[in-house]
Amino acid sequence: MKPSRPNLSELARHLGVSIATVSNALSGKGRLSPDLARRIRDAADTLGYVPSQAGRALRTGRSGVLGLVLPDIGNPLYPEIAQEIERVATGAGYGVLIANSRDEIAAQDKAIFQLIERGVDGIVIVPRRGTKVPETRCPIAIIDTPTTPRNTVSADHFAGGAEVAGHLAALGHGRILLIGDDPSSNVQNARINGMRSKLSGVETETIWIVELEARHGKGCALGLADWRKRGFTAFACVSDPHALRALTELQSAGIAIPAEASITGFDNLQWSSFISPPLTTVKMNMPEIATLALDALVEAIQSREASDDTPSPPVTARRAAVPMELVIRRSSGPAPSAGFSQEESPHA
Amino acid sequence: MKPSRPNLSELARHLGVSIATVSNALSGKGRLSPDLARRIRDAADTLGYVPSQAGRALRTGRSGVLGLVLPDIGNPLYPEIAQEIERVATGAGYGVLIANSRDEIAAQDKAIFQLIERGVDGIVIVPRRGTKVPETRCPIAIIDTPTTPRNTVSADHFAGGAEVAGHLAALGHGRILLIGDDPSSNVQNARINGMRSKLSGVETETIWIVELEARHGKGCALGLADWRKRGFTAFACVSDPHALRALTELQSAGIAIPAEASITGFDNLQWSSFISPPLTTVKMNMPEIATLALDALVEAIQSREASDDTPSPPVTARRAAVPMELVIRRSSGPAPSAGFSQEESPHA
DNA sequence: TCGATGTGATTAAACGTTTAATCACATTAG
DNA sequence: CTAATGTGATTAAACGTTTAATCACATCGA
Repeated sequence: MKPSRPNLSELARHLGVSIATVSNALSGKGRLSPDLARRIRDAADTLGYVPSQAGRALRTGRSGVLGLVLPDIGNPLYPEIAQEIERVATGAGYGVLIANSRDEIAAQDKAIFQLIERGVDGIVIVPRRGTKVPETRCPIAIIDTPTTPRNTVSADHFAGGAEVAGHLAALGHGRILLIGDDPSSNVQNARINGMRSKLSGVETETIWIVELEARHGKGCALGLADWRKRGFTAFACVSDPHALRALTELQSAGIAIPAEASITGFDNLQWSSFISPPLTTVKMNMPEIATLALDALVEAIQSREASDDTPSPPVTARRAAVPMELVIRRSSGPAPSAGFSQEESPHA
Repeated sequence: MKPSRPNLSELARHLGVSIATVSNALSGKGRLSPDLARRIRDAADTLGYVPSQAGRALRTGRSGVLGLVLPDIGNPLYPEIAQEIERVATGAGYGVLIANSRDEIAAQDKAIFQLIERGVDGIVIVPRRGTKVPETRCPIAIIDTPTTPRNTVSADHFAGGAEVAGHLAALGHGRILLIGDDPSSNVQNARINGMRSKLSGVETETIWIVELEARHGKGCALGLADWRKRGFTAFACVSDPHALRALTELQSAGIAIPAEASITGFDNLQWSSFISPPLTTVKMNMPEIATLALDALVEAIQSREASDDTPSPPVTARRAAVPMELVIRRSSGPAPSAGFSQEESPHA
């Protein structure tokens, strides 16, 4: 009638030993005879003992919970991050408390402090583009770009950009349009700069979607058919959704992909392999990034004195930049032959 | 040198009153003089007092944390759910602990019990298609379909299906292909059945993508151009990603959308309004669903005796089915005129 | 004046865990 | 035989909060 949840003292009473002995047996810390230890562990199993997080947290000052701050959970990129963080954290015995900074400037800091008030032991944050992460006594792992000030670990966006650009250059594209969304994003700039680094012999232009939309309204056409007429045969986008936007815009203008134009994206979102043609993209190694970030964070947590009141030093991982992988699919192909695109080439 | 975090006793000592008085002043529960109460609250503010969740949880048996179980955080639909749940929960003073059932059968139950071990006060779950949610003493709000056994609240998928089907029928489409992914999904079946309910005078066929892929491999072509040749002019998909797959497949086969074929989806994912043509889709009212689910869950939590050991009764919301909204964009249009599609019509 | 009632605050216990300090006892060295 | 050492277990305090029970004191009716 009341087997709801046995606690240490109930276990101890049931076995006729002291509470401390039971605690020691289960944690393997104190000194006690091997056979009593086994008996205690067995009893704990059969009685279904599960330690109270609250009691433990109160005593140890550690909650066993990490916070995860994402700029916008609705953004299709972040779920994959969340998924991997959750997986690795669970494996390390931590729970994950989520917080959404809703892409607002103030909300990010508020989210951080709310998590701290809830007693998280550490925080993983993917910062809103270009914002500063406050210094706190709670260790914070930052996932942004390798050049971001207190960055812990991130994908090597620059190298990823270089790789996809090299791919397009090797296909013979002589005019390439780089399509970004927001120039204030560290990640997007790294990707664009990486692409440019491999396109010294190629004519490139860059457009930023937020600027276009500021002039022509949200969801406006990007005018890619015009760029195609001016001889741009490859459209390298900074993220898969933008690549999708470019791809459908060109397709519905009657331009065949990849015969007449190549398109590439970033992030390898779930649907990118199911569309027609499947999208060439650059993939982050999220499992690796999550592992590195959490390893570093957990170490920072453990090496911290509970009474320490100074701000936590930056959390640094064994490796700061994780290589990205180019995934070549059918949305990118050889540049149209000169004869084919002859009359479309610019007069300049 | 040690203002790290004042607690109740430090506050009490600083003010020269007892701990209980401080606690009462901050919670507004006991009896005490209004002016002392104010003095205490002021001091708490200026000293930056923040209550220890651990201490409170230990004493009250309530953690102030809810669990959220999602079948697959990587799925582009769930983030919007997570976002709204997090928003409403935060507003109600709860934190949200995430758990991923990774779309595996066993993982869902494991995730639930892990959350319970972590001491969550309640759980919101979006069940994996067709699975049973275990009965526990911890209240669980279920978001699936109105006909799912212990469902708390959900979108009215059936009515949504009816609406989009009515839209296509009104446009004059006489042959409509319904495209689902997995016939074991409650949600998808409700949407398909809803669509069929409005298409009694229309010829319909249904294909399930998992069955196609079981035969032809993941990411295989859906063969929609063939269906178009057989006179099917509208393709009603059970979710936006499938609509995207259909749209790009038809476009790259040279079929113009919406002139020669109409396409509709479900869920109004972020990119659905940015592609060309923008996608006609059916949108859930996630803010409303999250609010109803959490209101019901919080009430179930509060009406529960801590010592109660019986399984929690089903959590029911004020309203079980929340209407969906048809969002008409340019991917759906009038059925092609008979003259236009004449030679393509079937010989039967 | 005495008991009854009310007000404003305090005392003390309890939640479940961890862990330093201690203890009882046996074994061994000197 | 005594003291030192070691072993295996216990005692007790502490983490920070909530809350029932209690207390000191004043007010009031009779």
